[in-house]
Amino acid sequence: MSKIQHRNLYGEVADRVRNMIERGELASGERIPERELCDTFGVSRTPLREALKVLASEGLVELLPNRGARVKQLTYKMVKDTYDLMGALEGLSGELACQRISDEGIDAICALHDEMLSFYRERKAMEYFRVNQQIHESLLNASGNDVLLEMYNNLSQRVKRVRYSKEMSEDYWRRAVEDHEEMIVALKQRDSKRLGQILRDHLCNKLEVASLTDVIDVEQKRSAAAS
Amino acid sequence: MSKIQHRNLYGEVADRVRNMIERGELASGERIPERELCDTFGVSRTPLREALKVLASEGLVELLPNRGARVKQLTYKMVKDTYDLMGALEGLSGELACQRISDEGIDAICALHDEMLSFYRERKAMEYFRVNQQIHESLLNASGNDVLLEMYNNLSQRVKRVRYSKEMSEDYWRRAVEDHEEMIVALKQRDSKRLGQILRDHLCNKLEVASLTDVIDVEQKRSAAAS
DNA sequence: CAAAGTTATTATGAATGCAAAATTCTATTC
DNA sequence: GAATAGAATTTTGCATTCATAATAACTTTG
Repeated sequence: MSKIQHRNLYGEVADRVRNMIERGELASGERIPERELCDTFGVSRTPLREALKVLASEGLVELLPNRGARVKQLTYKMVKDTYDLMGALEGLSGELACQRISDEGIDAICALHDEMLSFYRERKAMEYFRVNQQIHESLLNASGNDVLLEMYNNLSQRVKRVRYSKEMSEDYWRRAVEDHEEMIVALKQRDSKRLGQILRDHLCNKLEVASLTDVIDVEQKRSAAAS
Repeated sequence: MSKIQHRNLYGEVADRVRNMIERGELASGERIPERELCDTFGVSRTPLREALKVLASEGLVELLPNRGARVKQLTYKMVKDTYDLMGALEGLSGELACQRISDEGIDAICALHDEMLSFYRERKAMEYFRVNQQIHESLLNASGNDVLLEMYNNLSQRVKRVRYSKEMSEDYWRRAVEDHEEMIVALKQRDSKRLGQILRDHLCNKLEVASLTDVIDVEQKRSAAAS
């Protein structure tokens, strides 16, 4: 399912700006200089402004009338709210996946799970994360709910830029793995209610945010000083 | 909390087009004639095109490269998916509301509930719907999760145009009211898990869709014939 | 008369232009 | 020297223009 290459300029520009925000090349709260970006992209203002409007409706950018665009500030509350929401969506994905996933799909996720476990035992955090994410994505896809997928991707995009700086305690990690063990059991039994419950309460959605407090505070201070 | 009047033309236009889609003045799948709409609104193409891009990212409109904008077709599956999602969001709103709502807030919802009950007894469907909606909105607001509210409103907007043609069976209505009775009990006890569960399973999210099958089929046939 | 090719028309995508608002810079006053 | 008023500059919002792609109309040909 490769994406249709949009040859539309505004779509291309939107992607680029999304990436810049994600990587922090445009910092939170920072003004987005229209003219300047146009020059770097080599496009006129029209497609850039269209892109900014789209990004605003995606929640990445804020448009102040007659005062230009800013990268939307991520407050602690906003990130927390987003994670709560993503938890609910993952819960739904689990419920639906239980009902719709094929036996082969379950096998595939079990394989990913085993892979993740071995990375856990070897304390390979990066690899663990990658596979962990794959598992959650697999459930999302198996849910067969396209609107759900779209919403989840949007929410995920909004908080991507803070996710990098995550620190993980040993205790948190252990409990996350325990959650995953339970998830696999529920999935094999196709116990949708149970899998939904586990995913909604899954540690990722709760503790991860707690560890971000200072990161976001720092970010806010920096941009406050800049203004 | 009155909305800030955006003096931006594109925002105004987006609102107008949203309304037109909601009311069916622009039918599902229908081409959106740029020039024509510009004339009726008395604006140039720039703000209209900006608005269309926003509406596309809201999922109301589809933009085909070099082939203009169309009102997004609502398939049965899409509406079903959306309702499933809204159910999950309402569930979360209930969980959060239980934790955050004030005692006065609970009283207010109980009052709405009683009002709704009396409309049910008198079989006043329109009034029942209005109050019913108020209850769910109250929970959404009491959740204190702004991102949740934003997402819910977006989803709700997407399916608004089919909601009107809802037919309600006596049996469905009775069970919906029973759900609401249970909701009130859970809310008073601040039993967040329970309220969440009820809301997720609430009939509105499931049966309402079933009764829409033919409506959407008709709509699809009509627009298929037009194309 | 139907089908395919060609031209004419229209619609879309993007750049440019222009007026109004906002910001910055300068100068004047206390 | 700080504060305010005013001019100059920049930025924003929208309209207009222009090139290109898509569609419709019209031939032409089998």
